[in-house]
Amino acid sequence: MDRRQLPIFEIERELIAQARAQRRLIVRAPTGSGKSTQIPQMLLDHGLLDEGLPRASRGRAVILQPRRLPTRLLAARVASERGVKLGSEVGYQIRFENVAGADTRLLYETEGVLLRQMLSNPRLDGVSAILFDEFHERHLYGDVTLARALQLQQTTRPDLRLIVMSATLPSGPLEDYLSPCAALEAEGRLFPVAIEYIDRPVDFDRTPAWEIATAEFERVCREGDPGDTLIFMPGAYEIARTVQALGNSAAARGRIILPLHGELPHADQDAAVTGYDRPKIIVSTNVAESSLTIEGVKLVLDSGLARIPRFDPARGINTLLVEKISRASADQRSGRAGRTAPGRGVRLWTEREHAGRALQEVPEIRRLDLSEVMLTLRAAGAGDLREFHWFEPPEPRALDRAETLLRDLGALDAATGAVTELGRRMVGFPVHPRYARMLIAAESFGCVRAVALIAALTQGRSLWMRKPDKSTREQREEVLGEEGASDFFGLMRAFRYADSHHYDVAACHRLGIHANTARQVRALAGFFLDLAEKTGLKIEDRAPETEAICKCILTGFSDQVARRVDTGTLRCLMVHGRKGVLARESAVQDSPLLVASEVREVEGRGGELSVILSLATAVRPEWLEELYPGDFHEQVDVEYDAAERRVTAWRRRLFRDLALESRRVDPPPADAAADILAEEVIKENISLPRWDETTDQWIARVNSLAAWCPELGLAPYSEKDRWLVIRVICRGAVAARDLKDRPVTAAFKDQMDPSRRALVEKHAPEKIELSNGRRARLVYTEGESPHMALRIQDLYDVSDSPKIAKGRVPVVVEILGPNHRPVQVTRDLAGFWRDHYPRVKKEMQRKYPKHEWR
DNA sequence: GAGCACTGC
Repeated sequence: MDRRQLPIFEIERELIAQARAQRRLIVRAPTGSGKSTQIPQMLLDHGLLDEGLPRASRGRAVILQPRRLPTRLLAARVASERGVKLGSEVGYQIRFENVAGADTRLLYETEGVLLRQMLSNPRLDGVSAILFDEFHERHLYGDVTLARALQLQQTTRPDLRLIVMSATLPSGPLEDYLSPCAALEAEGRLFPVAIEYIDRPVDFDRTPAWEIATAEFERVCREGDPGDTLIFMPGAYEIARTVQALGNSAAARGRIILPLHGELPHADQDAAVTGYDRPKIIVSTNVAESSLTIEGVKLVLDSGLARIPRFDPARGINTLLVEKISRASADQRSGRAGRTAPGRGVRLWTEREHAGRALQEVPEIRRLDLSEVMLTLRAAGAGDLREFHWFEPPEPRALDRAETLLRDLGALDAATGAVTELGRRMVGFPVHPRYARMLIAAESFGCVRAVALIAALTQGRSLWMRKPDKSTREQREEVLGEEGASDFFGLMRAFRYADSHHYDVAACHRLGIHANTARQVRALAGFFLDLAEKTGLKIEDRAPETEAICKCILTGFSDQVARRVDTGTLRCLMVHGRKGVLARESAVQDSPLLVASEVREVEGRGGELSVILSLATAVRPEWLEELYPGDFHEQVDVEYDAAERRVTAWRRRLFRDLALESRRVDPPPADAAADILAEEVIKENISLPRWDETTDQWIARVNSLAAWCPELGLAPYSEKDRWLVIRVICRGAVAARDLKDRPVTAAFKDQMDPSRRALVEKHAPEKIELSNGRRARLVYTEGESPHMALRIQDLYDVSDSPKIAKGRVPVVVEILGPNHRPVQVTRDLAGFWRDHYPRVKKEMQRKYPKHEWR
């Protein structure tokens, strides 16, 4: 096909005109428009790359790609279109591959490569234009390089041309960001895809996604052959279940069913992408959304779910939870059915729910750990990232978290926040700052070689195949052994095994080792070691001590130190009050103290979340004392043990906020013990057996009298006063049973000074003497008059209600019949005798003739 | 089923 028929040529003239007039350009064009291969050539062929440069000097265009493979493929295609050798006029650069020369005019490279180049060539000399391809994917480095390029354009490089190319990004925000700029659009070469939704919402917790997917596939099949089918699921487990469900379905008979996800060996991934003589069903994760293209797909079935990685800056841990994908992502997925012919997209959610979904995915800059990018940008001279001109600014908390970590690692000055000498050396290593710090520390621990390997082992996928079967596990143990102070040691042994077996796939497979990953680890480890050597780190000749390596790991992750809650459990407490569970497969099973190099929250069955600590290394408390002597302190914690029903005290030694050892202090400190028992009494977890009616009455008497006669200056008991008295009662006690015989009412009385106590006894007495010589008990209730209850016969000769509180408060009399049942309640006894007694007497006399009736 | 998407230097 003549490349001039590509849709992008429809806008060539305008594009060149705008590129001449403007330094910033947006080009929106979908897949298949030819933008990635043709626009760079247009710039070159129209002389735009040399414009404004001195005679005979030549500028180059850098075309940024998010992924390595397409970078190489695009460069190869453009080179062949131009009939030049790859690496001459057209070249590419990705990690470990630099196929470009001084005369390269069109340089395809990954976003991360440019960011590193910004460190060594801060003005980007020689670069006339940067093209940001697939910018809508919003990868971290894409956002970062664009922001930094704009900053350069506004300062030292006003001549730099920036062209942002995207497929689907909505217009508006990007124009505002790049303003002043021009925006152009071109058509794509995709076929229409008919979208269908299910009618009724489905709860995937009750009816799993694989069942719905299978049912929908069967439904589509009833309408005719759907052709090659691509099904999107969030992860490997869901994929396995879907494959299983389809295998049991008659509709899928005669079709090849293939899983596809990143953990699969290369051969299996290739199997999913190749064509067969039979129709196929691919069940895939997000790899098939943009990284891998499967030709000939006619039907896409989309669960609408994906596992999305995030960094939680509040807790400083990574999460990987199943989330609903955005509308843009759903369109991208269904678009996979329209690459070669019109297709069909079936979505396992309702149209109504679709309307409520997010327009775009949250960009990486808003959900990933920023410490590495922060250090690189700061070292490249980008200044304060809070002031940086972001397309979308990162969360302030994420910046804070990154800055804190960099200060803790010593990369930023604790006081000024400037990049330290150590920080500058760390930037030299293209790894997370934790590993960069470890590499530098490794020199003094004499283990640079080992740490270079460790750093390499943590990049990309794990060397271990996931969920090995029993025989694989046994083979592993037999060949590699299982001894381990660190999970890294297991990985290192696996790597050495793979290396000594020349990365033989079968030999590695026997032990459940990814041979290809091991090969990449070797390249990386060698690369890190070269860098270490160039930086001037002394590389040891002898094998390092295990302990040195463990200590070195600790320097990178001292904020992820964890302690077992108890022996025999995997549950751990971490510094900063976090909790987690040690990975079951970890080799560090016996050490009570460990450091986790990976902390990740994942979602289990029924949406249950758990924080898994992996890549663990055993730690001895002495190492912490040696490396962080200032981060220790001791404290005595006094607490109530509900099971023992007693106060216990522990002397604890803490590393930061994590208790490393606890020793019981017996007896516990008396004051604190009394306080805690008193609190438990207030909370009614412990009772005071001798707290009785007289106690409550005493409190009611004092409080009532304080209200009736304020001039006496009595204070009513507040919550706090009671607490104080209870505390006195508890003094010297450590267990609930010590309180059994402690007097309570007396304690309340003793707490009051004698003159006041006498006032209470006088004006709010417990008992009152009546005019007929009898003594009656008074019952006090706060806010009410006191009561007394007496039989009529006991009230003879008491002509009127008695009064207390200096005669201000009449006692309410509950008059009882001979059967002790109330006859009348009155605060006016005189009125009773006069108005009611004659009638009462008549009635009662009949019922109780033997009693005295006056 | 105790639990792991995808990139990139």
